[in-house]
Amino acid sequence: MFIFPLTNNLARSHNLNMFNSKKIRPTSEATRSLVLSTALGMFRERGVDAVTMREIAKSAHIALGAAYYYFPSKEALVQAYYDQVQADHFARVSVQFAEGKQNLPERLRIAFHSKFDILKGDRKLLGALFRYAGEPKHQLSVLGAATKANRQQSIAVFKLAINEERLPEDIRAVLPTALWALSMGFLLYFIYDDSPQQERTYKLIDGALELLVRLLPLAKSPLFKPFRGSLFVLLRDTGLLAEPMSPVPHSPQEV
Amino acid sequence: MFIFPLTNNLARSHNLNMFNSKKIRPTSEATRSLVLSTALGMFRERGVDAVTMREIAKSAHIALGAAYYYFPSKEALVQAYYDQVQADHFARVSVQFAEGKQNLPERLRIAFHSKFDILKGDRKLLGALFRYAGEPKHQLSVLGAATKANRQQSIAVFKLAINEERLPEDIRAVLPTALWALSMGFLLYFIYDDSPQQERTYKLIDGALELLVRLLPLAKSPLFKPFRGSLFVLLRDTGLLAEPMSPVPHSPQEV
DNA sequence: GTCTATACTGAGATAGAC
DNA sequence: GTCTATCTCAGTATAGAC
Repeated sequence: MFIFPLTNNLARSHNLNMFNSKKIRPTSEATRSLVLSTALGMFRERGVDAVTMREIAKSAHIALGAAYYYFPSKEALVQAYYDQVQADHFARVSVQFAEGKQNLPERLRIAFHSKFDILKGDRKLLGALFRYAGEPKHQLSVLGAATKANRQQSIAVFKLAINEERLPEDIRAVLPTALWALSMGFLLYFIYDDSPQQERTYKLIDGALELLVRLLPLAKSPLFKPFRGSLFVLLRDTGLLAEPMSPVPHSPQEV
Repeated sequence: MFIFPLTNNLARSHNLNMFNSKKIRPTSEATRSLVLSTALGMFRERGVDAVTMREIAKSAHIALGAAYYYFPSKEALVQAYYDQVQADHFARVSVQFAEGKQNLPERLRIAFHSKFDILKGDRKLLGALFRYAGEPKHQLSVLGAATKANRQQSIAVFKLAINEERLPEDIRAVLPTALWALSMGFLLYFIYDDSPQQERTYKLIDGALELLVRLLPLAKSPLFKPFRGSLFVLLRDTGLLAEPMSPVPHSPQEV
């Protein structure tokens, strides 16, 4: 189900190198992976809040302090999970886009579906992702400065999706971030979606994408040029163009 | 600045009724208000996380147990604050709408501006509001079942705003919830907006509303009827029409 | 039902020894 | 890097005053 490059328990016993090194203890990376995979397994089963750091440590056969050595907080574990999700997402999408010449609807469908295919079964995990969404200064705010790189990678997937498409420059500049915002909305819906296999989320995605694709030619038409102009200026001046919730750019023209 | 019906410290000493009742202790409601206003004052100054329940109790000259008697958690205090904000918002808007015959742009402007006028200065408080946004079951989730009444009241303001407007039924059904969702987006932007007096948030609001008002006639035109139809069906089938993140309605037709 | 006083539990997080 | 001991604080419990 998951293709994360997680080092699992087994890796510990494979850590003796062939030159008979003195190192019997697992390497740092292996311990980190062990903590992470142990935690995620428990989170998936029981939810983030129900699992304590002490239980994670005990289950991974390490001390509490060791767990905190790698992950400064419980939410950091969730963040690390989401980092992996995004790396996986980008990889999957890249592979599929490289394969064939899909048209825009297909590429959008791939971009969105593959994301939620990865997330499937992890709804209990994802709630914690939004915990600090309302706190700009927090390290783990989904919208904060500290997670900017993460966000850029997520947006990059949508850049790939529309890359081949013939689009006016302003739409090209806005669309990836807009699609990212849309995907965050879908993610929230997904978390709240208790239909079997989250089929309602897929219905929402497909319906929204179909509308988008139908509306796009209209948006491109000259009739809408003035609207696009106003929208573009607004997004630029409020800093929403580059970054969803960016700090103030000192001069609006720079953006 | 705030017109909340908060009973403040002074109320305690006014609690002797004129028939020389034995009651010298403050009434229940007064204590509740005391706890709340004390907490909010501290939250505004230092942020929610930096203030402990024990400090709140001490500052209000009350035992810890008394604080918990009225508010089961620290976040519940924030929730109570937001309840007041919404009551205040509804009241202000009602008064202004009753006064004159504003047109739609004016009414929308009033609805949105007055909300953020109320919130001004409380950005540190609002972050905690989103803390459980990703946890459907949580009592204090902004999108959860437990806060539905709250949400309905918030949406009611936007119903008032578009009430007088001549609109197709489908748009009338969708618009209040859509405006509420928009306002939540503005709220997030507001929290992240460190421009002086949050002028960028107002710029965003005014720009977005201007676009909306310009687009509305287009959306009403027959050209867009099929799009509106698809959108309406989609929102209905995904339960987004009535409630932003509702639980599954057992039959889609009921919604 | 409203409130005080105090003690206790659980868990996130940290310090410092090794 | 890893462990043990410790800290802090939210939240609970309890027993009793009025």
